[in-house]
Amino acid sequence: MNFYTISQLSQEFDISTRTIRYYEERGLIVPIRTESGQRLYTKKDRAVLKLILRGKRFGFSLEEIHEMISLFDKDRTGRKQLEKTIEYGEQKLKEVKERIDDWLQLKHEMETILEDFKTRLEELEGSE
Amino acid sequence: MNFYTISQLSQEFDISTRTIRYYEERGLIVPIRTESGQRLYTKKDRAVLKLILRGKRFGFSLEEIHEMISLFDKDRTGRKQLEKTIEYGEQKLKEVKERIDDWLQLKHEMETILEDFKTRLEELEGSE
DNA sequence: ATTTTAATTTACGTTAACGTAAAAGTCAAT
DNA sequence: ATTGACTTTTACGTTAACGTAAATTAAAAT
Repeated sequence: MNFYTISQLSQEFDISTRTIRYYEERGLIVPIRTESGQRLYTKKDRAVLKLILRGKRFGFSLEEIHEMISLFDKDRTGRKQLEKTIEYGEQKLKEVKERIDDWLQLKHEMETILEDFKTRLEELEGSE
Repeated sequence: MNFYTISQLSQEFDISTRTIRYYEERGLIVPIRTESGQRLYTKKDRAVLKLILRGKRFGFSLEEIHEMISLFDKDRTGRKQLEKTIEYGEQKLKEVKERIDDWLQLKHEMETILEDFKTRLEELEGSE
């Protein structure tokens, strides 16, 4: 297995090292350490980082992201655990669907307004 | 024409009066004042407030919302103004479409994962 | 007329998500 | 071995979007 240093990840994802350490502060990533204390990140850590950044783009808070990650990261071997995860996932999925509907409606309204404006512009240009 | 007081709006939209005054501080709403200095909000102010809250739900910052509102609020009587507004609107529409695609992909991934989990759960229950 | 409720301004406090800087140790290259 | 780049911890600073509280004034209700 090979590792990434903090600056390698920081460059790859175009974020500061402070940001990466901050995610660790909040318990989202936990890299291993060399004897001297330097952080080393595994492929999995890198994947988690990717997830965090993606979650951020969707507007989720670090706390929400943490919740999701830790839930999907726990061992879901037990039936109870699996059921809980599915329940949580379905709740989140519902929220996502609602979000999509909201966005679709917004899109529709914007299109309507734009059409209206374009019509007006044409009228203006026709009367010149 | 009839007006709303700040607490009427605050109750209707379930936000604090501080919040409404803050939006004014940032230049988003500008109510008229009585002689004694009390704020009075028109129907239009109320509509703007609605827009702000909606924008917030979509994750826009107050600054972005301000930008949009003031653009659509300007007199678009001139052809140049109208063209500018349309251009801006089309840019925003493009961004919204991208956002929707992102959300749709997220939804798809969540559904896939959930299906996977459900399959596992069935297997678990079948082997009892 | 007086109590109660609502409004105003001013100003300091709070939280999330980092930025920035200092001091000190460590690794890589010459 | 020394320079320079990198890393660490500690800690204070910053911005947005309000919350909270105090002091004062005005409006509404009794």
